[in-house]
This record gives sequence, structure tokens and C-alpha cells, in this order.
Amino acid sequence: MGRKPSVEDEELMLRLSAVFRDVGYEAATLAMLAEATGLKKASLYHRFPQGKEQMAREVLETAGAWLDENVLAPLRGPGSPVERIDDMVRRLDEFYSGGRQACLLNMLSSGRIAEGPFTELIKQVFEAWIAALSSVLADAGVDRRTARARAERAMIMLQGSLVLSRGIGTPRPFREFLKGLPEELLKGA
Amino acid sequence: MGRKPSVEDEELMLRLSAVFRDVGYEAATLAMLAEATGLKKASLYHRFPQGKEQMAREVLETAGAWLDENVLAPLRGPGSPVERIDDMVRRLDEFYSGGRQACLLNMLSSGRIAEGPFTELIKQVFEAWIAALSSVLADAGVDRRTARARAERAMIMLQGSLVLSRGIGTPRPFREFLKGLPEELLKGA
DNA sequence: GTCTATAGGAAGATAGAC
DNA sequence: GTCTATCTTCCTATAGAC
Repeated sequence: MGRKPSVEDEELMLRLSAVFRDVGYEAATLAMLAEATGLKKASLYHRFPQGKEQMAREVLETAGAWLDENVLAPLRGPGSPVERIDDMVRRLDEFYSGGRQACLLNMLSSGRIAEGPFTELIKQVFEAWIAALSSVLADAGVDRRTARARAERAMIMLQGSLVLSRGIGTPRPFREFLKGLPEELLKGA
Repeated sequence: MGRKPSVEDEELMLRLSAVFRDVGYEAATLAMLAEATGLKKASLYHRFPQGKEQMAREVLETAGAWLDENVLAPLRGPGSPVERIDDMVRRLDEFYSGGRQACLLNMLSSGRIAEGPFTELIKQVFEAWIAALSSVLADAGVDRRTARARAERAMIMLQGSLVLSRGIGTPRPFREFLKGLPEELLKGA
């Protein structure tokens, strides 16, 4: 039995995640990551022997798991499609801090990392998300082709509204997107 | 009269721009920028005494000017709203290489540069673009509030479709967005 | 598991010849 | 205006004590 870590894993991931979401992969230095977690660089290397790349990968995997558990599972879960989608909206609002925090899927797909270690994982998360959304819409009676198109469009608007929110310095575009999302997904259903 | 530069300014900006669009600000190293332009690092410093930050700023300003001249001016220009928007779509398709090149407005708003030198400029470009789009729609008889909302939505989908295209490794989302854009902007007008 | 200290290298930036 | 050579700083990563 090893000794207790001074920072719990979940909290550690949250803090690392915050850095990558704020500045992206390349701009995140070990000094920043150490500062954010309260651990020294050498301690981070003890926990992540492959360094920064491993931290980013685990952060991405953790976020993917969180998404799966807190967004996609509820989407598939019980309750009417309307309720499930309202639930997703609330969780997304929290996850993105009302539009003030960027998406890892965008922040980690830049950089010389393209064609690198994150590419495949990012693609999988996007596709799982679109598939889950798509099948709720199918449950709501939307035909498959339309459901798929709307799910993809929601993904596009989620990403785009976060980009614009950051670009113009206000979370308004993201908030408005979230507000209109249920209607947009379910209209005519 | 100084001697001729070995690379014309316009070409120089295009090549620097390509690097920033591919990898973002932080990941762009002077070695990459030198390689891309065919100039040595010291030569880049002769042209850009303030180094990488100045390069990125001038690239952004140049892109803003290009946008103004090639997208926003035509939007305001003669021709029916439908023609002007079709024209914009063609130019955007070229500018983003059919969805294979990212947008500087997204790539440069990440990084520790937030609250930095690009923030204000990026905001201005976003707002000018939305304003120009908005007024074409007004010309087409769309009421002001709706026009503004649709213009902002187009901006969101442009950015989001580029993010998703990169994320899933195919330009399809961007292409579909462009294809549907005229109808989406002008529906009911 | 965490730390101090440091190695090793890459990045941004400059000096000065041509 | 462009180059080679170099400086300095910062970053990633490791060694080894506690």
C-alpha cells in the first residue's frame, strides 16, 4: 500500500484540465501545471512518467469518461427526450462554466500534435457524442437522416459558440446557443 | 531606395499565416517560420524587429484587411443580396481551402496571449464581419433583429464547422455548412 | 510521494560580417 | 537584406535525498 497522494486524482485532473483548456497544449508549461496543481514538477513526473503529453492524454480521457457518464448516459437514460435534452443542457452549462471555459476538443486539436497522439481520441469523442445525440432524436420520432444532421449541427454550434464567446469576450453566444438548443433539436417532433 | 526583398511582402505573409493557422501561436517556432518563408531567423528579425509576436500581429492585420477587401466589401457592394452572399461563399471556400485550413481568429485567441495583444483585434474582426453580414440581410428585407441573429449564427457555424472538420479529419462539415449558408441566411426573404 | 537541484536542449533574440 | 554564429532564457526531463 503506497502513501496517500496529496492531491486526489479527480481534483488533480480538474486542475490540469483547467490549464489545457485555458491556453492549449503547447502554451501549457510544466511550471504552469505545477503551479495549478500545487505539486512540484518532479512530483508531476512521478505521477505522469511520460510528462506533459501523458497529462494531456489522461485529461482528455478523463473528460471523455466524464462526458460519457454525465452527458451521454443521461441522454440514453430514462425520461422523455425533452427531459433528457434539458438535462444535457444543464450539464453542459456547468461543464463549460456558462461559456467561460473552452473545449478541450478544440484546444487540443491544434498544435504540432496534429496527426499526433490526440487526433484519434478527439475524433472518437466527437463521434460518440454525435451518435448519442442522434439516437435521442430518433427516440423523439425524428427520422434518422434528420436526427444525424441536427446532432452534427448542434456539435458545430457548441464549438462555434465557444469560439465566438472567447473571441468577443462575452459568454453570451454560448448561453444563447444553449437556450435555443432543445427547440432546435426537437422542432417538429 | 533599399534593395529588393527576396520574398515579396504578400507572399511572406501568406507563408507565415499558413504556419500560424496550422499550429497556432505558441507551437509556431522561429525555426518553422524560417523554414516556411525560406528566410533565416535573423532575416525575419530584420523584417519583424519585435519577433514572433509582431509576425502574428501583422498576419492577423493582413488577414483582416484581406477579409475586408475580398469578403466584406463585396458584401456591401452592388448586386442583389443573393449574388453578394453567393460571392462570399465562394471566397470563403477558397480562403479556408475548402475546410482544410483553420481560422486565425480561433488559432490566435488561445494561448497565454489571452488578454494579450491579439484580443482586441480579434474582437474587432468578428464584429466587423457580423455587422457586414447583418446589413446585407437587412438589404434583403430581413428585419434588423433577425438579421443580426442570423449573421452571428453564421459566424458561429463557420467557426464550429472548421473545428469539427479538423476534429474528425474531414472537411465535410465545413463544405455542408457553406452549401447551406445562402438559404439559411436568406430564408423567407 | 514529494521535494531540491540540475542536466540537457530547444526556443527566442542579437551581433556583426558580407 | 541576408547570412553565420552566438547568447540567454526557459522548458522538459532526470537524479537522488527525505
